[in-house]
Amino acid sequence: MAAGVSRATVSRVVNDVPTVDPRMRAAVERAIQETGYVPNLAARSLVTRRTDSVALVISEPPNHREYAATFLNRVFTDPYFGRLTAGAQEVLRVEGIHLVIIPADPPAHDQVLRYLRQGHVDGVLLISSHAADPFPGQLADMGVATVLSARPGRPVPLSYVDVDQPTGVRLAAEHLVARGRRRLGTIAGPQDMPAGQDRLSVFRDSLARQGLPAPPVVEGDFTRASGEAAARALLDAHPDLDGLFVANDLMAEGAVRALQEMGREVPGDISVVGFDDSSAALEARPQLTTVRQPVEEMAGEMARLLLASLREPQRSPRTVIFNPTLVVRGSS
Amino acid sequence: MAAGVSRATVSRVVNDVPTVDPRMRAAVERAIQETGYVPNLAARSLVTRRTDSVALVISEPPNHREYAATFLNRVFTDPYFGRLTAGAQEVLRVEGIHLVIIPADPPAHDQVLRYLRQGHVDGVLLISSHAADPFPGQLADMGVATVLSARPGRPVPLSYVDVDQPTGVRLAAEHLVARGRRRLGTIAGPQDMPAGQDRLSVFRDSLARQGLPAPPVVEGDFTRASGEAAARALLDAHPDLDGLFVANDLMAEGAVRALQEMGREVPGDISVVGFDDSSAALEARPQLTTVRQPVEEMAGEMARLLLASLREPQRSPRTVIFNPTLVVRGSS
DNA sequence: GTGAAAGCGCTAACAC
DNA sequence: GTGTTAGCGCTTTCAC
Repeated sequence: MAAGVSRATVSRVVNDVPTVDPRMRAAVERAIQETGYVPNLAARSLVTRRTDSVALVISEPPNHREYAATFLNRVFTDPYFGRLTAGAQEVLRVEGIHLVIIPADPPAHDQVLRYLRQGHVDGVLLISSHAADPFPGQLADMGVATVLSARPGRPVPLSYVDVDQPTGVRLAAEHLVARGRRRLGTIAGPQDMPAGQDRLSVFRDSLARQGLPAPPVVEGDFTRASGEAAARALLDAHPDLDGLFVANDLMAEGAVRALQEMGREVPGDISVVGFDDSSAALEARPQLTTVRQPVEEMAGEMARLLLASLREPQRSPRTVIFNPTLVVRGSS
Repeated sequence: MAAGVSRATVSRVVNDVPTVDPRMRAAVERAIQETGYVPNLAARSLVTRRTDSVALVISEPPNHREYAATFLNRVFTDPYFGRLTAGAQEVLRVEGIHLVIIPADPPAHDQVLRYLRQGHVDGVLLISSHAADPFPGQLADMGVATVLSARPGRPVPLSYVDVDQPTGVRLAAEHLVARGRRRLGTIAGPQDMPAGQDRLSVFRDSLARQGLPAPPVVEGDFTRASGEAAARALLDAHPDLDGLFVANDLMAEGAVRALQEMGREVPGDISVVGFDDSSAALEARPQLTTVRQPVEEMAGEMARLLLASLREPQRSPRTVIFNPTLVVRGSS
């Protein structure tokens, strides 16, 4: 071509095939520089059947429940997704794999499904938190390589990563009790999400096992505003509560704020323990005691699982569970 | 093929070409159903030279400044990006164009550039807020169809959308004065961003024009935490301030919180006006008086400008400026 | 180590 | 209205 060599040689140079004469390689590289040549991705992936990119899809199923904030506002307001992205990026980057983020709320569902199926990406990291979300099953049926960010609501033949929820919740419950709190309540996550369900049921069990009464519960939607409202409702109905387990940090931050506005001292009058250890835990005043999920590592593992299944398509799905830890700060 | 028709007819059916016998169309569609046929994107876009997808790239240039939070944490914590995405989605969706979101912090820059240039997407909506960001210029040089979300720091032959910053700032300044405030201060945005610069310089001018003294200034980085710290610094140095203009709502929310912790009543002792009218304005207590940017509409316009330049590649760059409005709430 | 040639799966121009 | 055919730009055997 421009460097006086064949199309095949150019291809070898571009793809770093070792068996190329160094001088020829140099000549080709210079020609590429000068002509501003850019390989055509479509042509390449037509033959290689790879795109070297994967999607991080954040799925929201058709609403069973009402949300105060829109889907995209929730996504771009919850530090959880940033941590997930960061963790995945880090391992994909070194492999030269591109990551694209695709929000998939109900009106976009079909379009996103088409996008993924068409082969724009080699695989998908799927954040799907609702038990009834059909997305994981659909991707599995279509044979799209997929790894989930948490135990799916219904069994699906896909790999997933999760935190050991029961252990995390127990850490929180035992900590509250160790602090001398006995009149405990909880702000639960949405009960149509496995994470929301687990954190509530295990908390109840933990208290029962320690001989404490069943806690009053108000359900939130994992947003700061819902945590605020829930804390108000809880304390209005049970003014004597002295400890609160909140299913995520964003709601816990809102709860602390509401408690203070109601004239309660945190942790003087009432202890609050959150879940996640997200940046919201550090923004709260006082900063939150919380159950830490190693989200970045979990996302990294998702990426690794996906890469492995890309390399070995027949590989059977696996599950990787991470250990949570308790981070004690000012709110308890 | 499976339906006993030619490859070309299948293509016509799949692409909704009108000149196909309805019976034949039905037969083909049935066969597609049964065989689970999925068109190969790479092959299609090799010939059409389109991918029917565009990228929303959020760029962060090499750091001049220190940030307390990581790039991805800032992105997934600032409601601004959610509104932008929502606005763009809405117009792209009806055109059948896919939107993928790509965060591009400095370590990812080259990789993202490669991604965009390879033709994974037909064009890009670029969020680049730093004056020194080389990204817009690079994309322009590479001939990648691009629309910017704000006036670029250096002139670049690309279309962009912006809000009329001076008008917005004046609305805020005049409102504070109309409220009887005379001892005004401001929390500015980063001074390496055009938006940060404009909002500060115009605020200064406005006060000067009204015969008020130059306001004390502390610079933040558009995060809630920085707004909090800035308010503390400002009030420590100037305890008599009775009005604050804050360059975005997130910082204003933090500022209000700090003021209250310092024992100031908002708006009793001091009025606060934000900028954006994001969800943060509604989360603050009291809710924020703020300058509203029609971000969703602006993003929609970005998408429209991009689609137009895709259809007509020679089209010259244009600029669309939106009008801000003042939304009066409890904080003033 | 390098070139020639086949072919990836599709669309579009052209005959029929 | 439908089939035939010629590429789109790359990678990859296969000779040399």
